[in-house]
Amino acid sequence: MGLKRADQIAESLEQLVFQGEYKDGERLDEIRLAEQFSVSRTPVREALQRLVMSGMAEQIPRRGVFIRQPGPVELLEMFETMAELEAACGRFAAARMTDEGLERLSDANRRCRDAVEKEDAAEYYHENEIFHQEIYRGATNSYLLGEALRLQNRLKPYRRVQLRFRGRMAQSLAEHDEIIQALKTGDSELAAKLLRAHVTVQGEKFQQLIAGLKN
Amino acid sequence: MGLKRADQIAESLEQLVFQGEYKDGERLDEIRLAEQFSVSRTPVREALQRLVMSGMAEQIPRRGVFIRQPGPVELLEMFETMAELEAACGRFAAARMTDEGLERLSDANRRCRDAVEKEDAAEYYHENEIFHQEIYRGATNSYLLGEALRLQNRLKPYRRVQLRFRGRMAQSLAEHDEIIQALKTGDSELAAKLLRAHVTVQGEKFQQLIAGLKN
DNA sequence: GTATTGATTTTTGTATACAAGAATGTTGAC
DNA sequence: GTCAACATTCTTGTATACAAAAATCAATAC
Repeated sequence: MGLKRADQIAESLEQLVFQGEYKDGERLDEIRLAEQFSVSRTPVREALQRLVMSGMAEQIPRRGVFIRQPGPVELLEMFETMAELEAACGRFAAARMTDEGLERLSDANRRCRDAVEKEDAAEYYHENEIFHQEIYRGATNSYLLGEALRLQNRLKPYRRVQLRFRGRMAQSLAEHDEIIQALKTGDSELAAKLLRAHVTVQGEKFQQLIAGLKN
Repeated sequence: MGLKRADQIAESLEQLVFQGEYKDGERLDEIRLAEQFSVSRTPVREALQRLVMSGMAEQIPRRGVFIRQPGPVELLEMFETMAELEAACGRFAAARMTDEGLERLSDANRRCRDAVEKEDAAEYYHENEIFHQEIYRGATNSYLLGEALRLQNRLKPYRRVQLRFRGRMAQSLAEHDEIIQALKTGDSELAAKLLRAHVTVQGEKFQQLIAGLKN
């Protein structure tokens, strides 16, 4: 498992962008970053390339790379896409999930419930992530799994914000139960529909998302 | 538009991989490629990074990058995912597509029909691509559009193979008509279902896909 | 004061040099 | 002949050097 220096830098940068360390449109200075990481420009440039590929930054030739924090519209679009990906996963999972997979899903949901009772938002956040990943896995489609994980990771910081709002955790948990039920009975259409609704951002959730953006 | 040398190399490499110039597992030699493109290792390495990011190659640290031609299973998974992405686009497009968009879609389909009558597979292939892209655009979701285009591009070489089989073009065209109808009447569920079925690979199509792989 | 042109400085992109790990080949023991 | 230990060669990853484009600044014209 040999990690290159560039890999670590890429991860660090990703974290920094997620933490909102950089404003939208800000230029990422190769030389400055190289100094900060005590490394030459080469691995920094490699890391920047990745940020660009993953859509977190934009590269303008001969000008540099500029970070792109998604605005409300793009965020909505990403959540909308995530909802469809999850619906797709649910559709397949309902037909393909094994008993073991369903067991792991129920376990994850149990841990979600524990977190809600303890009012531990951080833990709920984490277990909720696992719950959804179990469904991605249940779809039995490595490519779709990868795409779902990728977007889930990208949306991570924004989901975190949302969960802080009152009642979200309890409601989310109730929806989980319905989803598990649909998957257990093998109802593809229902599973897809429930997951789409579960992830879709609209109405009150939309307001919360936008509000979270400004902080 | 300032294209870097590395960008051109990345494109060329992508083309070469698409054309099956490299076998699965083959190592991409930086030095050899640098010589071939009459350039230093630096831009070659940048291009290789992209191949890895786009999933067309795998990087093993300190060992090099090896191209990964998808096998039957992964190909099926990608087509399955494409079907779901198209279904999602169709779902949104049915609700959001403008009259202009519908007009462009009909135009594209007309050109598809012309191609079928001329039995011009290459032209059908091209116009069919545009037809689908019109639907992606109709979804009015830039992020989803980007994802759809990305996977469509990745699957391009395999779709090409499929169209060579007898009757595929005519059947595909008939399905287009149904899809247009669903989009015009704004039936999201039907549009999603039709597009999913249109893109899904199974039964005879599966055999054709596998057969095409071996040549 | 503003704008424009040209010189100067930065910054990106590419080439080359160097360091370290991996692969390969050779020698010697058995 | 097989295997193991070592030396050699190759290849990747990083650092540095250089070229060219862009940004910045200064001087001049108006």
